[in-house]
Amino acid sequence: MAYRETERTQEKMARKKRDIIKAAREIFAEKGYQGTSMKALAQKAKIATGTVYLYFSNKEVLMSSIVDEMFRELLTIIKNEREKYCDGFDKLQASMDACFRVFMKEKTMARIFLVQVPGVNSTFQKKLHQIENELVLWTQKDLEELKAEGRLPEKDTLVSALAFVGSFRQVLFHYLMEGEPQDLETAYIDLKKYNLRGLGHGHES
Amino acid sequence: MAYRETERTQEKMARKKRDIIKAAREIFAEKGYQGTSMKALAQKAKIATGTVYLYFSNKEVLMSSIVDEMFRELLTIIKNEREKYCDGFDKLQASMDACFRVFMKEKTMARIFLVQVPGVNSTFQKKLHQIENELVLWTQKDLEELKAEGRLPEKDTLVSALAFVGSFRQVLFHYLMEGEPQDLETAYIDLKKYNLRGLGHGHES
Amino acid sequence: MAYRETERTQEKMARKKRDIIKAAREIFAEKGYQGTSMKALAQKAKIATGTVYLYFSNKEVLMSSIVDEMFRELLTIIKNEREKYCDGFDKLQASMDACFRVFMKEKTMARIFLVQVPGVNSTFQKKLHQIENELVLWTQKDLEELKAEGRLPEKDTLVSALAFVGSFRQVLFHYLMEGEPQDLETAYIDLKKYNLRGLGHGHES
Amino acid sequence: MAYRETERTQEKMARKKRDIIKAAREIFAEKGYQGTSMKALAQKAKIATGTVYLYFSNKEVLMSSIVDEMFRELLTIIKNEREKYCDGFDKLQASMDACFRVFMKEKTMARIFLVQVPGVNSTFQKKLHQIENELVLWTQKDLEELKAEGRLPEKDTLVSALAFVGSFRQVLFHYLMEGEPQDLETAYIDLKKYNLRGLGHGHES
DNA sequence: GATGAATGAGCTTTCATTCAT
DNA sequence: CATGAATGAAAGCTCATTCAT
Repeated sequence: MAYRETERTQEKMARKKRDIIKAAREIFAEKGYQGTSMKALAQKAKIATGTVYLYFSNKEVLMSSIVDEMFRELLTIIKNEREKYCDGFDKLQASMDACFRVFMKEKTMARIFLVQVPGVNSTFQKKLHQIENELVLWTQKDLEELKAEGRLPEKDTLVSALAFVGSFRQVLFHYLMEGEPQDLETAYIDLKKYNLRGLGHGHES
Repeated sequence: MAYRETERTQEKMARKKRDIIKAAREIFAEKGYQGTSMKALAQKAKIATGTVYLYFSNKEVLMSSIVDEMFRELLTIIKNEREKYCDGFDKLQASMDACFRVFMKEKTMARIFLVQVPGVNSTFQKKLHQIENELVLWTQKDLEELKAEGRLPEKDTLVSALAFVGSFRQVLFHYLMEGEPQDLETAYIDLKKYNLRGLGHGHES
Repeated sequence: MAYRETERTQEKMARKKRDIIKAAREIFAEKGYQGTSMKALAQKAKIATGTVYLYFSNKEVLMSSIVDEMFRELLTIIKNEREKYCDGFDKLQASMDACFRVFMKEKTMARIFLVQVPGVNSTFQKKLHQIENELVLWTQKDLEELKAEGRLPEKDTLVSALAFVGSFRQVLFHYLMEGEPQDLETAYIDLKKYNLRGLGHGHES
Repeated sequence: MAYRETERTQEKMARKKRDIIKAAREIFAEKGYQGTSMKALAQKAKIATGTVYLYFSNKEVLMSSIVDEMFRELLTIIKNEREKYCDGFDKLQASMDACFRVFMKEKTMARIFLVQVPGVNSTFQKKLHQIENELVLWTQKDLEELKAEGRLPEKDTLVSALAFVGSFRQVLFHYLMEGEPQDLETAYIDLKKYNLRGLGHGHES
């Protein structure tokens, strides 16, 4: 009985935590981290100010939770997608496809990642950079594999990986800010072509 | 006489403004916008707190001035470099070269552009975006020209331009955060090759 | 039947009240009144936060109950001891002996009385003072008796009584704070001698 | 010129600091440390809340300054008085006289020392205890001297010193709380007699 | 009765901005 | 013109108290 109670309680608590994170994501995406007061955040979540502190010990921890959660979400999806492929170029494309789809589906996440959090606080700065780095590293690993197979002309895989990720980042960011390019799907295909050519993939076949 | 006086006064005022902006650039690059109090800023500029307000009506205006100034600096240099060339690819390269050199020479500017300001405040957000956009637009214009000459296979020049700028941005940002790639000059050359290939330039010759 | 029920209920309630007071005494003695949150207090008593409020309408009332209880305990013990003696000096000594023993046995009480509560809140301030006053008054009454018997040279019994009580208070307080004098039993005997001499008792025999 | 300016400025600042301390002393004496909000304190000093923080980095530092200041005041006066005498008993009396007069003249100080600060915060608790200890130590030193001269029967000078100081403390405290004994001067004389007898001084002559 | 999550008033502290000197 | 002390709104956070379960 007591066990059930605890189980239900924990479930409830987890749900509340998610509710708060959801509200926080939205308002942070809209107003930014510094631009959001804990009072406003609580109002968005339709709870009292103090209640937030029952679930997150302070504002920074809340934000960190959000970033960590997004990190996990993103990497899990990408990992799952990658596992479906063996070929280096396919894995590379799968990663980008997954990443793209996640950001398109959850614009809130994209806004926080690309627009709101950078520059606010060195803690988050580093965290975000770490996430971006993770993507770069995966890309670089794929490129190294391809290079080992003699399928890439380029020597410095770091530069290529950064260029690869950076170009996607820029298109996404531009889209979030301007709503352009309108047909993101087509743009995305062009972008892939651009990068594959950049990597020297065109010469392969 | 009165005229001369005003002229001299304005000149003096402009000089003081520049002094403040210089100090502000440095301290903002180091501590960030939110992390810098007006008092600390004034101390850095070796003036009294209130004096800042004689030249800039508030903190935001000061920051805007900095961004605007950097904007002008950057675009002037790029423009000058571009004028030396006629060929589309040359102009494109000249732009990037100039841009790269400016950021390398003035890391303060780079830090403010890429690291400190984003995400802090929607006003600056927009301003920065506008600058990035300017670079993208010029790039796009160059690409359009090249396309008109039949030297580019790609249709959507916006995507290419974004990819182009984004890849540079990413390498620079990574360098600022991690100090990698250590040999930025070589990396830059590789990066240019990557993008030229991406644009389909390799097929031309 | 109903009567029995109520009786049992009241008994139960009284027991619970005592449990809470016991926990509160300990934690207040350790962390102080202001330093103890109702949540921490409830945890110490192994009940829910809200439950405390079923027995005490608020924090202040709880603290008052503690002080009152300590008051009753102390005075009851002293009264019992005093009844064993007839002679004024004997009664005086009996009072002090009892008081001393109670504080030594229940350091918690001593800490609350002498260290934690004073200065926190004027309500308790007054209550504590009232308790101290009670001791002073009894002492004074004894002294008055002795004076009436011509066994005391001093006229102002209030001053003597205050000096008497104050000297004990100081030794106890010092002991609680510093652990000195180490041999409290001997110190106590010296202290009694000091005060008896102070009262002019030495001249009697 | 600049020197003068700084001198005047420092003087002004010192004056303001004193003003704030004065207001703080009064309101702390009245409402206690915890019972006083920084806002209320600022209002009492007729300045804005933030202004307090120009002079004291936080509430605790302000309170510490007050306690330290009172400490210095008290000890300076006592020291000066003691220097006028050579004989142990005279020095002892001089100390007490001085202490008594200070507290009588500055009831605010007495209230903070004896009534408001104890129990509030272990930092102040310790500081106050240290002050009381200082008095006890001086007393003890005097007693040791007298003992060495064979003028004191008692062996444990710590107990005597504590009794001595404690009896004065109690009378003062009672007076502050109750306004009794009304004729404090006479009471004080009786108190001295009580303690001199307690020390065994009566037997000397 | 018992619970403990929820509340929100109130705290200390910061800092952009003002203005008397 | 320049100063920097003064301002006070607003922030993050705590915790005594309440109340739906």
